[in-house]
Amino acid sequence: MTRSIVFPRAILAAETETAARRLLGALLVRGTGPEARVGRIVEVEAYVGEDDLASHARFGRTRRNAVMFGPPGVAYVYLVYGMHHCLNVITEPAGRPAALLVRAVEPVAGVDSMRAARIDRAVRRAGRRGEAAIERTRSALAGMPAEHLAGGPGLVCDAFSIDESDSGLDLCDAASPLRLEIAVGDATLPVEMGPRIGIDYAPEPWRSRPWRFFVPGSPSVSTGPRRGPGGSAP
DNA sequence: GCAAAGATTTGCT
DNA sequence: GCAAATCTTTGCC
Repeated sequence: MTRSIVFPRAILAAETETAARRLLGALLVRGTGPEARVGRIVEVEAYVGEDDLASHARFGRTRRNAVMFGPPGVAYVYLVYGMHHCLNVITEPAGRPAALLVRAVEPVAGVDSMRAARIDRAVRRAGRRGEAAIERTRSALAGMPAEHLAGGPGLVCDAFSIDESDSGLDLCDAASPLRLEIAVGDATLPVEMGPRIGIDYAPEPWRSRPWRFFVPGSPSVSTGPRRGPGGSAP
């Protein structure tokens, strides 16, 4: 039985780059009891301030990104490319728009539920291409290693059944259906940095800022569009 | 009001 | 290696 210790909001209230290092290794949790889905965060990306021309906050405060301007510890979920969801954790004090995009998670518990959730959404998408496509999708996910089930920002949301309705949830509230917890007994984690992925639209110097943080060696770490050679296994 | 693009993933050439 | 899928938000007329 794992003791649940809610993730301290104070850590997220700090500078986003500092918060990123502390968020790595933390647990993302959906639900309670034996049914709970739990994953260890191994990859995040920082989006900091209105100056950051890769961030949604670059347009100023809008209806979609309003939560980014709110207090730290809150979830910001949005839809990208019309089909995938992305989960962010708000950082820094209210008034300053900043967040950490959760790019990859290493499953710890509730793996069967995660797999079922992945299949549920994947099958829904494959449905339009016919029965054969559905069967291929189902079979591919049934045989997928657990560590790859949430190895990407859209996949994290699929595995944890996250969508826009979760946006605004307080992830630092022990009573929240979706929340963050401290991993007990986790020693200091090695952390590597690199440029953010999928933001080629942003001009320099934002495009090259090393604001992607990940745990080297984790089999769950993504490398962006299409798993590249030499990416997942450093 | 309409056109364009996106913090992605998957499948096919 | 490239393009499709798919729909909300943003930007410009």
